[in-house]
Amino acid sequence: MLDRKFIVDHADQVKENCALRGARADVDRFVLLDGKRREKQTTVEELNRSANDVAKSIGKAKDAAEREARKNEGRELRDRTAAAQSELDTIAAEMDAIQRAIPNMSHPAAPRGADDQANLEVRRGSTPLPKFDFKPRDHVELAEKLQLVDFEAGAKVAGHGFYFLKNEAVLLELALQRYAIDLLISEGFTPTITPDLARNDVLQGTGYIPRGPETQIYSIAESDLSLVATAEITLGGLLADEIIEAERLPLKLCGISHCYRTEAGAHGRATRGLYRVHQFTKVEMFAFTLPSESDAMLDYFCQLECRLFDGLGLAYRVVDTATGDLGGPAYRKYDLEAWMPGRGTAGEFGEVTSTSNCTDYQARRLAIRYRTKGEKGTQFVHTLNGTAVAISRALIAILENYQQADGSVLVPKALQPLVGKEHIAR
RNA sequence: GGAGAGGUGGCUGAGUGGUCGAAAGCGCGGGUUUGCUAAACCCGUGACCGGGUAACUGGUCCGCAGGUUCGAAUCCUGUCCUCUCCGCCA
Repeated sequence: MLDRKFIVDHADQVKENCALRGARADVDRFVLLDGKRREKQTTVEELNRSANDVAKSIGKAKDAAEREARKNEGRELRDRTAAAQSELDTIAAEMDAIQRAIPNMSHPAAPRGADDQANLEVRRGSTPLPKFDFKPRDHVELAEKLQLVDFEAGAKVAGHGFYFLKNEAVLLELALQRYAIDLLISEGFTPTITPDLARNDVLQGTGYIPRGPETQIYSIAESDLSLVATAEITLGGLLADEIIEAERLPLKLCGISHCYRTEAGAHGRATRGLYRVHQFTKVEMFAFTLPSESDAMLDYFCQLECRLFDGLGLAYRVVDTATGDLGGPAYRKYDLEAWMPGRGTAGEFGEVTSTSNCTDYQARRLAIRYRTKGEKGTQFVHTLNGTAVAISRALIAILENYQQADGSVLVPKALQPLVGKEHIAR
């Protein structure tokens, strides 16, 4: 979330930004309430001061009668303080609700626009778009023919949107994980396998909303746990409530987790096959940085994603995400969209990775700060996240781009040693 | 799941109703000594919210939420977490 003082001092900018992002948040009401809050807080503080004075005076009272009189005074002050405090709490609760609904500010260079139509292509990968001398199949057809994915079994066991990976698809999943992790380790990331569940306050801290009609999150009944939608949640929560020495920054971590998404409200939107599923595996990058370093870290994350997909020999484009499509926490976001020859009528780009600079928006909620030697006080770190590989979507791109006329599929060179074969045929 | 113990500042850890925002040590900042470094010694050093140009000053915070009390780190209740032992188990 944004800093309270920042919102009040820059109300016009914040309102403009909300409009730019299509967020509904009553900023004017927030500013009004903040005035009331300060007034009420002063009242509470003065009452507390009097109560403290009375309490201290009791030890010095010269006789029982005076002691009793002062106690009565103390009792009365306690009641008045409690009443004032409860009014203050009400105001604070309403402010908190508004504050949560206000999205992060937007990078001045981020394209302006209401939705993904306004996303701006900024780069292409090194692999050219593939040419086929036959009509390319889509990944569903390929996967079923090659017995790589069993959608029917997934639906029987867990419902629509679930699937079994089988045979070489399993090897491809493991290979993709290893491929990504190897690069990230060589780049100095600390590899982790994170919990697949997290507490709801960690979800909220990272900007995910665990409950509600439109929620993307599965929650566990009779607990305050949810299934994570990405390891971004657990990696962000890793350092919640901690103060980090500035010289240890930046911290680069990567995490493998399963990702669970309800996809509520997504019916009919490109739901075929592996594109939009309730569960998949992902290797996620995460960084905690100094504020001055986060822009550069975002570019670095984007470069790593490009290296991974260039290395797989997949064509893609990079888009700079428009303000209306940034979501809540991101200040700036780049998506990699891989070419998917079987998508749409003649192939389309489909999102395969996404990397965001969340500046201090998550860190403030999660209370992740840093301290600089020789300086007083602490400041919030910046957090960044980026997909290294989302397995299900990478599989789509591999199957569709590496397909052969006979319906078999070649294994990308970089994965051959990890998969143990060059060609998937049945 | 059962039984115990515990959660205190950046860290370790003392503190069982007022004199406690909290001993001590470490760390950190400054200084003295010093060929450099190290060591030793001295002084200082929590966070957050608010008022003030500033010196300074009010309030809150001892896992979290309630309760008792004029007054709670300290007593009571609930809750979360950690550790030890037992049970169960991949």
